[in-house]
Amino acid sequence: MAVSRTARKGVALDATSADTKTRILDAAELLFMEHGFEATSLRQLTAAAGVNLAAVNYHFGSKEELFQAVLTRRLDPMNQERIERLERIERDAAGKPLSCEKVLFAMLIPALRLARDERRGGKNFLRLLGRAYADPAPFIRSFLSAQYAQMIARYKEAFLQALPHLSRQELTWRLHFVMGALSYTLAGTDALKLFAQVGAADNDELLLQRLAPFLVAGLKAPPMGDTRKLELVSGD
Amino acid sequence: MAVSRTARKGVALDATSADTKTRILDAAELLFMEHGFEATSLRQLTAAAGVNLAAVNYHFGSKEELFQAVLTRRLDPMNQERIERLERIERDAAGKPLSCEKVLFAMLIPALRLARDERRGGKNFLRLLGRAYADPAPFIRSFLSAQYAQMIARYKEAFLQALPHLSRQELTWRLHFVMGALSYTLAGTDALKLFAQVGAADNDELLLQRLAPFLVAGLKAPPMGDTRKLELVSGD
DNA sequence: GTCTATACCACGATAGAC
DNA sequence: GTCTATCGTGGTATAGAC
Repeated sequence: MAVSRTARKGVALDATSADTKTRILDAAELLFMEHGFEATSLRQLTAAAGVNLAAVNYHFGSKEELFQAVLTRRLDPMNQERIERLERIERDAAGKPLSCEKVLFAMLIPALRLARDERRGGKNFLRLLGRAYADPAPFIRSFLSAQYAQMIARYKEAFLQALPHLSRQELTWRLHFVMGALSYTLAGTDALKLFAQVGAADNDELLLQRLAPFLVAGLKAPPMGDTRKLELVSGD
Repeated sequence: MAVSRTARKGVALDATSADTKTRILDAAELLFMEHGFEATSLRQLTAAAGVNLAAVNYHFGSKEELFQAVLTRRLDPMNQERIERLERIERDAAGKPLSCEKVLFAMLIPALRLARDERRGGKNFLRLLGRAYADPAPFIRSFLSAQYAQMIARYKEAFLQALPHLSRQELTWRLHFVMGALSYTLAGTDALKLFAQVGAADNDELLLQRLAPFLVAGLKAPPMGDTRKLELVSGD
């Protein structure tokens, strides 16, 4: 909470002379991204940051709390931007029904902007985030759900307005699918190679051009009539 | 590879009297699902299985190879069924163009069938699988990509035929999104609570009814024209 | 307050006795 | 095939230096 660095005003700090907390955060972001949370040891992490082993426990309390600090540093501003963009299109609409595309883009663009900003962790951070979504550790899941609760609630109302043919429950599922496709893609790089041959996702605009038509069409699709019967058991 | 159990023919084996390898596999499937790979210790795993600590290393070589064995036990039959279903609809089509829905269902149904079969691990296993997809550990990623390479290649050809408006590259991306939404959903339970309030995914047919319209519409959507310009940088 | 050195217990893995 | 003893390394807690 409190600023812990001794005041050295006016001095430009590079990566190795930054204060201890920031050095730890930067090293942790990189290593957690490369090897995952469990597989990154505090010993290699503190060595990479050039600080003492005990510094993590002193400044953050535990390895888990360090992980949460790594996430909030980037996530809070990103979700803030998402909410601001949503508020702007709601204001511009001035009571008229919202466009599904615009709402979706307001949600996707801050994530892509974060991905292109190397000063804010760039792709590394988003891959870390995509992995965190699927992590089984309960402390990560509950932390993320708390971080996202407000933002998701706002967007759900907006989508509900833009997609009046969907019930609240149906929309909840679809937003779930959207988040799945998004986080799986952002965690990317290796996952992409599952399907071979595609060049690296070097251009984020290109990624958005691929993702948007898929998601918009999926969101707009009419729900399946409950009259249709599925044949799950036809195998034998 | 070789069968390592001493021959005790004709004896019905329950969960606690099954042979050591099976006891370890069952306990591992449950614990890896609940806590993830790294967070599950061999000590608690062997205690739950009622075997000695060193038995895992003796029978499987390492914790990593045990994990792979847990996955193949369920995955090989599931992907086999996927391929058989695809071959059947190809045969039934008799040269006529394939339906996108049918190809997609041939891919989804074996996964759902696995989820309802408690004798094959039920939901537990699919949640484990969904998590494995997003795991950063390289040995898991390379293992899964090898397991899936054949099956995915077959389905890509089928979808390419069912969706002639998509280029090969565009389709690769969309299958990537499909797998993202699917694995994220199957990993579910906790992730669902991100969006609150939805009842447990107790009915898999219901899940398929929600998922299918979303995915089919996304797959069928026309690609975004390259004439449209995206405004990624309109924030400031 | 900030940082360091160090001790502690649990972990995965393995060698060798049985 | 199974077990015990042991090794190197992991996260964490703390006492004391600056």
